[in-house]
Amino acid sequence: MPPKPKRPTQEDVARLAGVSRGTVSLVLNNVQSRVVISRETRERVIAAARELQYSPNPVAQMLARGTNRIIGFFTFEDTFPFSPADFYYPYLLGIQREAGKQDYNVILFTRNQGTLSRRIFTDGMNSLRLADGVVLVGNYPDPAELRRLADEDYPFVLIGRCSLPQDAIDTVVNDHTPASYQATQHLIQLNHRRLGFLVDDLNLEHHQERLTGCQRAVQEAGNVELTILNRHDLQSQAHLLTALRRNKITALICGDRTLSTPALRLIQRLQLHIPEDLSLIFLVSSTWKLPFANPTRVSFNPELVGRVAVQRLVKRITGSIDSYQQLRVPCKFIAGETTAPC
Amino acid sequence: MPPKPKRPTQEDVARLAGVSRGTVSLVLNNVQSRVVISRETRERVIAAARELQYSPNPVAQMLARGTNRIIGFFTFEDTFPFSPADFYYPYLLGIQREAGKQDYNVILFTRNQGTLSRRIFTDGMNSLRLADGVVLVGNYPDPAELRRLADEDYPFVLIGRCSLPQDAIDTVVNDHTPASYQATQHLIQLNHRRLGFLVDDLNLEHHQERLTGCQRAVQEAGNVELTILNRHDLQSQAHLLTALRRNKITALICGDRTLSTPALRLIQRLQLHIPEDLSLIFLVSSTWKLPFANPTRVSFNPELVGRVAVQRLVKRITGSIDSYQQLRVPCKFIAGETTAPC
DNA sequence: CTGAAAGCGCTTACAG
DNA sequence: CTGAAAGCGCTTACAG
Repeated sequence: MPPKPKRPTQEDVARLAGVSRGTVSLVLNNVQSRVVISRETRERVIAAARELQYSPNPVAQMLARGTNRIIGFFTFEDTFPFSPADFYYPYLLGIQREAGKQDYNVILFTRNQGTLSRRIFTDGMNSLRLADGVVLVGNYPDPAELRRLADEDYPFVLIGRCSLPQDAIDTVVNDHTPASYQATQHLIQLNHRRLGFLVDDLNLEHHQERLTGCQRAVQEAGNVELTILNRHDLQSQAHLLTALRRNKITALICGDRTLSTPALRLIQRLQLHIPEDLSLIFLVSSTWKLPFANPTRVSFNPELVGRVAVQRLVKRITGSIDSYQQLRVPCKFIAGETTAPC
Repeated sequence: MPPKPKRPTQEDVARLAGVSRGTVSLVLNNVQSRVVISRETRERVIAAARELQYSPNPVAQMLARGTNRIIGFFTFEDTFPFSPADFYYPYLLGIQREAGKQDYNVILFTRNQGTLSRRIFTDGMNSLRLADGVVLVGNYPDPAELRRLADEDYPFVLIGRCSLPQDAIDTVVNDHTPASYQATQHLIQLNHRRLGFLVDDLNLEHHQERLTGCQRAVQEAGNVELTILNRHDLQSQAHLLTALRRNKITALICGDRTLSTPALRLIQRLQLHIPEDLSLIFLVSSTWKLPFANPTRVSFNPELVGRVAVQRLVKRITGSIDSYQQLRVPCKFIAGETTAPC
């Protein structure tokens, strides 16, 4: 028996239609060169293709054309995108939508998992080349890999922060500043004048950004006081109470994810009612874990981040830009039920 | 200036190492043919590749090898997978994981959206050929497209039901029978003896399956009575009350998604307390919309479905099977708080 | 052990 | 208007 019932090729179509392979290509791709092909020939070719149930081999097309119309999606995390599924999925959503709009397919690089930690270069070889370019995701990834990628002139956009200079590669990041600014304005409009800002590690960029947004709103208002609280103020109920009383704080802004749970626990023990006794704003992610149905908060816009990343990547692939930059997608402020007038 | 700083090819590596292109290929792919290549040559080639920052062009490899190690994911729904995001995403999760395990990449066919409704064949051409095979998702898709695909011997597995004979193509479906059986047993153990089963359209396979599972449990028990209620019994509070009273129903099994909301509304108006006055089981999906935190219910296992689909697809691609079948992945029964002892 | 050559299935100037 | 031919960058028998 025959080993494989091979698919018909351009050659077969050409033979059946009685033309050359080049002609088949021109007709089926509807090429509008200066060359004109008679309607009759055209129809003969199309009929032959249909009769043979011919479809072109996209791999051969890609090789000949030198472009694949594929955008890659790669994450540095150990397990592929979806272990913290809810985290990566919304990015993919945006990536996929924008890719479709720009007429690209999307490839998920799932091969070679589990062996080494996820790296782009294995044995020194770029494993991403099937895609015309790639969207990378993961915070503070290996700078060496990024550098090598840039070195090779392989088009990529990183979603997240990295340690390379901002004009060396394209990145898309969540911009926490505007939403933090709005959040603080929201409190001020509610007549709060003494605010606490809860944060521990100001070396983290996004912590710093949140603080900056708040400070800006505070400065604009003029008569508002902002006190920074940190881990030490959460050592005990007494510590927290002292910090709040001493500064007469009526509203607390949580700018550090690791502190939100401990802070909430103490607040509960102190029998403080939210928002009557204290207004609370969460600038942090994963607010769905909070014991409030609708906290006043800030939320990411990962779908938009994904879209922006793809838009940038496509420009890079087509060579229509030559500088690199950090693109900032603003987070959204959402007024909820953990804030009330002072 | 040069148009494009072209990437180094095998040719470049061969020249630098002073060997032929074939040798480069053998070395870099670590081929263990009967041919042995001296360690020295080997190292020379590897060094040359490293120096040039060479990585092979996967497109050329695919063309030469005739296999792509790519699995496709395609959905028949208008917008790509993710409009009803929560619906398709869990399948993709399983697909992606299993693909990685089997050393395949995954491609999302996002091109050519928005123009026509999503079809596999455009202008009679199979748009999926970049993948070695594809996982299709969508209930009751166009049989003509499936038939053509099968006709072409293109490997695919459909997640969902279709109208083609079960031995004509590979499908993976949610099996509702065992979980419905368990759900009914659960009620019987709680001492319920008169059960209502809410369903409208028994022509839908999964409705029928649910009923079958229940009936099986009822028959085994012997002393239990099962009454089927339908849309007519939900016309008004009075209708429902009559149906429940006449049959002395103490537990209601909802086997039809479209009826769950209307039924619940009537139950509320009748001031029936759940589960004290009436036990309730939901065999339907999207139970997260219900006004119960933890309803007694049945849930899909979409990740497993995705995995099973890929496992089957890989076997089909590699040609290690020659028959077609419907694979059934059992749904899970989850005892919650809408059922109580009778 | 190594190299020359054919082949994978297309696209695209180029000559007629 | 059409066809012959080179080229895309690999892999893999096959001859030496």
